[in-house]
Amino acid sequence: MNIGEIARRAGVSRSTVSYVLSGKRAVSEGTRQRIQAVIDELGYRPNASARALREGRTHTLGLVIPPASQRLTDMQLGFVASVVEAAARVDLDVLLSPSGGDHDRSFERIVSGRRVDGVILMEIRLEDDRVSRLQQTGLPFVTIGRTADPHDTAWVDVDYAGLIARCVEHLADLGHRHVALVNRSAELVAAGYGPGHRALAGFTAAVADRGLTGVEVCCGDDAAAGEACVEQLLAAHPELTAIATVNEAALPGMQRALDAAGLVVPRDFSITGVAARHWAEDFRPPLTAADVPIVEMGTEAVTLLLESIATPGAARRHRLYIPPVSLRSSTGPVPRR
Amino acid sequence: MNIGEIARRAGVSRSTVSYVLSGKRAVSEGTRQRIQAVIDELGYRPNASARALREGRTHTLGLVIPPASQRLTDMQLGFVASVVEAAARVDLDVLLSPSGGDHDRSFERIVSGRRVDGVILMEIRLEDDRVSRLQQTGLPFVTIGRTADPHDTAWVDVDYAGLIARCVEHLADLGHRHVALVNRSAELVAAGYGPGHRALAGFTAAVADRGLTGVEVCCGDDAAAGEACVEQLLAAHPELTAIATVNEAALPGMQRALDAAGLVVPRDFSITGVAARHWAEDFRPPLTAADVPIVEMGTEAVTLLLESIATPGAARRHRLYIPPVSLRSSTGPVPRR
DNA sequence: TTGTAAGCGTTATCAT
DNA sequence: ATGATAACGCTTACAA
Repeated sequence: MNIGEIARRAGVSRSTVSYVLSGKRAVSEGTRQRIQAVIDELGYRPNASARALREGRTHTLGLVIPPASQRLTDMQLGFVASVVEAAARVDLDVLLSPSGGDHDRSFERIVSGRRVDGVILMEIRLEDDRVSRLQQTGLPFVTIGRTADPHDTAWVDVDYAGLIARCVEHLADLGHRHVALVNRSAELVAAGYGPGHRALAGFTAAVADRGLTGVEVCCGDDAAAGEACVEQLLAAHPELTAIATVNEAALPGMQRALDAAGLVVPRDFSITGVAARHWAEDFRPPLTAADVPIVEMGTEAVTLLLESIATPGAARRHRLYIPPVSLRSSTGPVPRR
Repeated sequence: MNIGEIARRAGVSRSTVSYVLSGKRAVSEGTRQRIQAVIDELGYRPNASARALREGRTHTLGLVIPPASQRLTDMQLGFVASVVEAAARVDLDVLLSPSGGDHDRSFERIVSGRRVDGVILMEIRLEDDRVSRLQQTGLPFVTIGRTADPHDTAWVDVDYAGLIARCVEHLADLGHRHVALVNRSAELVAAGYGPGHRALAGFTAAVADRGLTGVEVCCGDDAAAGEACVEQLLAAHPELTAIATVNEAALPGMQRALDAAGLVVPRDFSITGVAARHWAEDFRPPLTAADVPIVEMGTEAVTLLLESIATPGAARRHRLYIPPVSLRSSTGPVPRR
């Protein structure tokens, strides 16, 4: 079933059918209806490959996700869902590529096979090969997260440094003097994963600024790691009265470790950080936290990508999200011991 | 950059370049190397649309996911990740389509625009419009989950009925007489979502078989719903001593409600069900449960789809997973009250 | 061993 | 208001 067949059945030329489809040229109402009837009857839709070849546009976006070998986090999956949704709203399809480095076959297929009109990159490192590769090819792209030097590049990101600093300040205001940062996994931080580094930087700066003592630990992205991590933390630093964290997936475990230690939140211990809203709300008591606006970020990434595609020459925009720290019930005045 | 340009620079014809790329015709070592050098130098890769148009194959699979309006569950996301991974392993790309009904634009683009070689469908209902639509178009497809009558259709599924029955039997063997089934959300069940119906059927049959009293409740797919649900269940049915569930996302909340009621698992109350392994292992104490083999299922779905694509005429295969109920620590003898 | 050319299904330019 | 046709980049049957 192709456009020629439709034309034949409607007794017109292929171009007329094409123009009925696109509306780019006036077609008399009579023939228009006749053609449309044939199209509807046969359920005809133009061949996407032929159209892409001819137009030089695939109407498809590439979304590069971390290889699933390590289970994707809720936040990453939230980005995927919101990007796909936002793309669907403007009739764009999304092609997934699970790629870590830049020698990945899947990644190369996407960037150099003209399979997509642009790419959204997740899980960005401070130095990221994929970003350089994309810059070199000239394919429009947007990153969720940003490199160390995101000069003239389109991105959306959360201000982890500023937000963690704000959390520490909040704790300091409540009288806490000994606080810990529970960071993301050691591997991620070692690989130069931005949020891990920026959270640490913000933590260190705020702790120094307020004259607190701070300890930072890395922690795997799951409940079991969170439990072990807080357990060790409490044992090694009994003076600790508060934690700030960017590791939402570890929260349930952290909660268990606090419970096990007989610590009641927020009476005996405060905890706060940066997390997706549902993680914060699922915490008991609900977590005082800056809520990462996952859906907005995914949506904005698509918007920025469409801009980059539409205006190849123009300067690239970006958006740094600084969501407010929502006061819930997990932080309180430092306990008197 | 196209194949003609490579041919020009290497001083050969386009077909020779094509044959070097595909290896479908012998090319003398000298010219082969010369051509390969040019290809490497320019980082050339064939245009995917042109190739798809010519070959009639896109080397792309479609993956239909539920619209993200309701947050995707961990299990759904696990399927996405494993399908993408399995496809990447055989150099296939995956196009995502967030579609509920069959009038979805994204779904129609995928199935009738020749954008993919085959489709994997998730979140199957007992009567599913998308399945009929796909059958009608003749596009190869595999479902994760199955319809009421999955005749000559390729699918992978978990035997929810059998597994829940087995859970109930396990509870009966431990002396429990009053058990509850915590099902998926009422909307899902009302929409004819297979696992919900089959879990209920298995539960009802096993309860009757063992002469127990059973109560079934629907529950939203999140912790808050699980908490509320168990709270109400305990209030309305104080005689209950055990729960079987297929709602993994509600588990953390169910745990909280049990804690709040002062019930110690498994001493005072038993709980078991069907869940992904990490949910079972994150439960305290670890949940006795049949672990849904998410990765295997996603991988097998891709395998079956490739078969369907390769042998259009052949009978369709399917695979029903019946994972063993892993004995962990959340079930015990019925308490004496 | 290599080259020539047709054709995949579209869209858009140029005619009429 | 509509039709004929070239071109998009590739693969492959056919020639040489």
